[in-house]
Amino acid sequence: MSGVVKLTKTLSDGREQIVGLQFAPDFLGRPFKSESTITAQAATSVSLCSFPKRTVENLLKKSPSLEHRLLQQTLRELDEARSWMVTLGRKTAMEKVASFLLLIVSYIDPDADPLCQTADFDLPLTRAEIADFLGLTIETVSRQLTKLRVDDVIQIEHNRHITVGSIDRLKFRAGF
Amino acid sequence: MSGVVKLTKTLSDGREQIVGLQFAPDFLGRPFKSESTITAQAATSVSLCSFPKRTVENLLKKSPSLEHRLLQQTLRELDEARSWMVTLGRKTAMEKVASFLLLIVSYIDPDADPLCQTADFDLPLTRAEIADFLGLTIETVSRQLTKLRVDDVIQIEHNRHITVGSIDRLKFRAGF
DNA sequence: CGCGCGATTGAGTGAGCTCAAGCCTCGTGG
DNA sequence: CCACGAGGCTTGAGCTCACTCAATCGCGCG
Repeated sequence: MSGVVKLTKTLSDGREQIVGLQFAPDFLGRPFKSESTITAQAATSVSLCSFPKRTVENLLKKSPSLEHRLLQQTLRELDEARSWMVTLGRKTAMEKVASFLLLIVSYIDPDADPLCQTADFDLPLTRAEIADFLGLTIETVSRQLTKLRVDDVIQIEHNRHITVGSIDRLKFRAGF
Repeated sequence: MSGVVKLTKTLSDGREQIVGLQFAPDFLGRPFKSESTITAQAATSVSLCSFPKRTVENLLKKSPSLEHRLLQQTLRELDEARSWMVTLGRKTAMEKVASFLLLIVSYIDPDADPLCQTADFDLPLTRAEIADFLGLTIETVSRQLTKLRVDDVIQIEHNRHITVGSIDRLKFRAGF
């Protein structure tokens, strides 16, 4: 109902990768499967509404329209995951960080005027979490954010608050 | 109905990433959306059964059980995409290549005895395509395959045919 | 005040990239 | 039957971007 949840996967030696971010009001969970290798963790304070898995599955069986909505969300998550695979596999550190900021902007302001050139928001993740999201180290994330700041593409206050002066300049850094 | 299809996304400067492989008999396409930034290409000879988008969407509207099957496949694809994100973001070149071989084994022999320690198959992709799948260069893929061969984990014949002596040794290289 | 946590910054290293040369196989045409 | 060329692959040498390791900073809290 509110807050941000991160979905992670971990290798046996501790390397971690964030494989999804869920913003309210998404459905969270994996129906039709008894277990999953994915871990869900609150990234911010989260409030949610929880149902027994059995109940959800029965409800889905009885209501095709509910199942339809779940399908729509799952397709959207698949689109997002695949976009992110390009970022993970083919972009440089700078492009990854810029892409991440743009992603957050699009979540925070889902229906902002696409012509609006500025944005202002709090990062929902720590540097370490951003690194796990981008497949980078914390130091590299920090260096790239600093570079964006000294190049005057963004401003940073209190580590977490970001002000983007020109969305287009940020997009340029994200490598499209 | 048969063959392998690769789903790719491309950046404006030509960098390419394979974001999914589809083996028969999967459903291919993106319902409920007029366009997508994903390209589908045949990786092998492919035979398929095609319907107008409108027809499919009407069919889905009328048949909840068909929609349910589509939801199941979409959830499976999402699981696969997220597993792959860990590989792209957190694994070394050696681990990526070994993971790729294991992935192909699991597709080729969907229900092989999990205790069976050997496998024998043709790669459905060229080195260049494997590189685009793994977020590597063609040279790095080639070097890692050579290393697996020299270390006697696999044998390679005619570039495309792979024989795995010990699945467990390959799994060890894949980094779990 | 001291401590812990998160973040930044610097120096040095190395895994994977780039560029370049060469090999193998197969199909085509002389 | 062989010469040739093209495409796919391998191998080598050198370089670079991101990683590792380490020191330091700043802030909030007990």
